[in-house]
Amino acid sequence: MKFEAVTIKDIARVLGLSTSTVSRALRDSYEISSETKKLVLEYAEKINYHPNPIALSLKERRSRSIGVIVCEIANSYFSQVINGIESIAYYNGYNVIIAQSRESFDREMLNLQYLASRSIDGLIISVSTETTDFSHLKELHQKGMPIVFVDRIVSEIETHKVIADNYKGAYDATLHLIENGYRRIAAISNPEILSITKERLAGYKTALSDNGIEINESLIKYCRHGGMIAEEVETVMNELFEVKQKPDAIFASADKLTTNCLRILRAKGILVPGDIGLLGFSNTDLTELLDPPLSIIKQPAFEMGEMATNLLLQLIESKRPVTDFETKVLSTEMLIRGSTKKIKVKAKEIA
Amino acid sequence: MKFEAVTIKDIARVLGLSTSTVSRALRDSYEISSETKKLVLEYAEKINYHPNPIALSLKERRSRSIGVIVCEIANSYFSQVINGIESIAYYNGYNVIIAQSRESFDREMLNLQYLASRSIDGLIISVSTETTDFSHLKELHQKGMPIVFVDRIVSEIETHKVIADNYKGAYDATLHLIENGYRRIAAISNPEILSITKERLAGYKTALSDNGIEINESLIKYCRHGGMIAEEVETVMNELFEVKQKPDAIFASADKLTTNCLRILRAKGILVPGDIGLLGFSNTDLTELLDPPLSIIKQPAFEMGEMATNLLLQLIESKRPVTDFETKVLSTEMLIRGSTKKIKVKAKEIA
DNA sequence: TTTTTTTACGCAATCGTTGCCGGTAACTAT
DNA sequence: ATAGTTACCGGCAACGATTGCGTAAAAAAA
Repeated sequence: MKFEAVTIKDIARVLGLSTSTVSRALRDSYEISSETKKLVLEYAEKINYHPNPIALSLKERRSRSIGVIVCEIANSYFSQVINGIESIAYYNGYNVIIAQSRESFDREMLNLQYLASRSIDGLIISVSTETTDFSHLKELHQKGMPIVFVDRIVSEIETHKVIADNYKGAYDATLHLIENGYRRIAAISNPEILSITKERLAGYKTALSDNGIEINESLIKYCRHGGMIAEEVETVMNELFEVKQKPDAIFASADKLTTNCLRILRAKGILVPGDIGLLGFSNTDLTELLDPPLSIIKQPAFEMGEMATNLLLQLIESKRPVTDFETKVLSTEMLIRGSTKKIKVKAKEIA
Repeated sequence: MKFEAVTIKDIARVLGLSTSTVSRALRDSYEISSETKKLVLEYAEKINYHPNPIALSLKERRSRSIGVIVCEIANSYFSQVINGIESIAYYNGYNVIIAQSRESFDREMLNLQYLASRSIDGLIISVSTETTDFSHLKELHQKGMPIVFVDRIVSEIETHKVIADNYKGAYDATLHLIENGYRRIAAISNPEILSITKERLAGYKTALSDNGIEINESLIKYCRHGGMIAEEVETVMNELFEVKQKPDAIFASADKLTTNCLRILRAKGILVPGDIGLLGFSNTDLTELLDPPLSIIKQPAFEMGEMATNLLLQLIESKRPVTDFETKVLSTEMLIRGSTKKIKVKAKEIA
C-alpha cells in the first residue's frame, strides 16, 4: 500500500495554472497576482498540500537531516544528549537520524556508511570504545561532511567539539573520596584510547598526587566495552579484590561502569560504603534510590546535545568553509550521597 | 559547506558512456556487455560511488524510512522497543526516524505531521497519555499510511497491533501481592483512556475479586502524564495516605510510575516493604539494585519492537491493501524481589 | 549477399520542485 | 501613435537515478 500525497501538479491541473505559477504563488513571489495567490493558497490549504521534502532535498542538494551515532540510546547519558540534539534540530527544521554503534567499531563503520549514503547534512558522533582507527571519519571529514564530536572526541580531527569538564569532574570526585578518608582508590575506566578516559584519569591521578597519595597502576582498570557487558566489569573487579591490598574505594568513570560496579559489589556481598566507597560518573535519575544511594558526577548531557547541534548547524549553514573551530567544555556536577560516607582513617595511613 | 557526493553522471562522463548504460551496468542488466560492466563496476568501486537515496526515493515514491513516535526514549521500556525496531529495520534496509511526544498531544500531532511530510513509508506509534482524539491518526491511516501500534494501542483503528499480556501481567502481580498477605492494594496508573491502563486495571480488579477482596475505587489513582512529572505521582500518593484506611501495597502500572512511587515513599519515610509493599511494571535493569530491590513485571520490549517492525514492513511491502490485521500479545515476566516481602495477615482480615 | 536476429548502447521521460528565460498583455511615457 | 515599462504567467531544464523504446552495429541465418 502506498501513501499518496498531493503534489503541486495536482493543484496546477485543477486550477488551470502551470506548476511554476503554483510554486511561486505558494512561495509568495512578487510575480504572482494577489488573486492567483489567494486561489492557490486556499486550494492548497483545502487539500492539505505539503511540499515533498524529498524532491526539495534533491533540488537543494541537502536532506535537512543530521546523523547521530552513539554507543547506545538505552544509556541515560546518551538519551539525554539526544534529547538536547533533537530539541535544537527540530526547532531548526532538521530531522535527526539516530544510529547505535553498541561499542563496536564495525557497527560504527556501517552506520557511518549508511548515514553518509542517506545524504545527511552533518554528523554528531561519540565514538565507540573499540574505535582506534579514525581514517573513516577523517575521510568523510575531508570530503566536506560537517562533523561535531560530543563527549568521546577525536583529537586528530579538527572540528567543533563538546565535552564535559572531565578532568575537573574526576579531580573533584577523587578529592571528595580522599577527604572522606579513602586512600586506596581504584579507578574503573573505559579503554585508554578514549578522550574521556584520558581526561578523567588525569584528574584522578592529579587529585591523588596533590594529596600525597601514590598512584598505583594496578588499581587502574579498563573495560573494553565500557561496561556494556557486565562480565568485563566483573573480571576487573575480581582482579582488584584478588590482591592483598584491596581498594577501599572505587571511582567509576562512566554510567554503565558505575551501576555495574554496584551490581557486582552487591553480588559479592561487599558492603557499600562500609567495606568500600563508590563514586562514579552517571546521569541516571535512579542513583539516589539505589542501595546505597550513589554519589555521582553528573554531566550536563542535555546542554551538551543542544550545544553540539547548534555548532553543527553553524557548520552546515556556513557559506564558506569554517576553519576556526572551538571545543566547548561544560561543567559537571557532583552529587554527594551515601555511597561515599566518611570513613575513619587508620592511624598509620595518616602520616 | 557542502558534502559533495559522486553521481552516476560523473562515472558516465569519465568513462564516455551514457548515464543509462552506467545505471544498467551497476544493476547488472543483461543488456550490458561484461566488459562495460567490469569497467563501470571497477570505477564505481574506486571512487566509492553510492546511489543517492534521495533521488531513488523520488523515483520510487518511497523513502525507505519508517517513523517511530513514543513518549520518550529516556525510558527503559521504550528504548528497548526502539532497539528491537532498529534491529529489524536496518536489517531490511530501512531507516528509522524517532520522534518523542513527551506525553503531549500537541507534540504528537506535530511529530506526526512532520513525519508524514518527511514521506515516511510507515509508522510505529505508542500514543501519548494525553491523546484522546485519534482523528489525526485515523485520517493518515485512511489515506493509506501503514501504521502499527505498540503497547498503547488505539482500538478504533484497524491495523496490526503489538502488546504485552497486560491483563495477565497485572493479574499475576496483584495475585502475588495478595498471596504475600497484602489486602489494601492501591493501583497507580496512567490515564484511563490508554489501552494499557484498561487492560492492567482489569487484571488487577479480577485478581482482587477472584480472591474475595472488594474493589475500592478510591485506591485506584491516575496520573495524567504517566509519571513523567514526579509531582503528579506525589499528588496521588498524598491522596492515598490522607485517608484513614491507608493502602498496604501499591501496584504501579508503568515504568516511571513505579520508580517515582519508590522515590516518593522514600521521601515520605514510608518503609518498603514493612509499611507498604510495592510492585510495578518496569523494564529498567536497575530495579534489583534499588532500595529495596523492586519486584517487577517486565515486558518483552525488544521482541515487541521487532515484531511491530516485521508487521509494518509486511504492510509497507504488500502489493494489495491488507485487510486481515492481527494483534500480537506477548507474555510478561514477573520478577519477585524484596519490595513485596510476605507480611503477616491480620486475623480480622482473613475471614 | 541479403535478411533477420541479437547485442549493446543512447535518448528521453519520469519522480516533485524551483530557477531562469521568455512572452503577452495592459499600461505609461514620449 | 509608438516605444518602453510593468505585471503576470508559462515553458524548459535541472537535481540523480531508473526504464521503456529506439536503433546502429555485429552476428547469425537465409
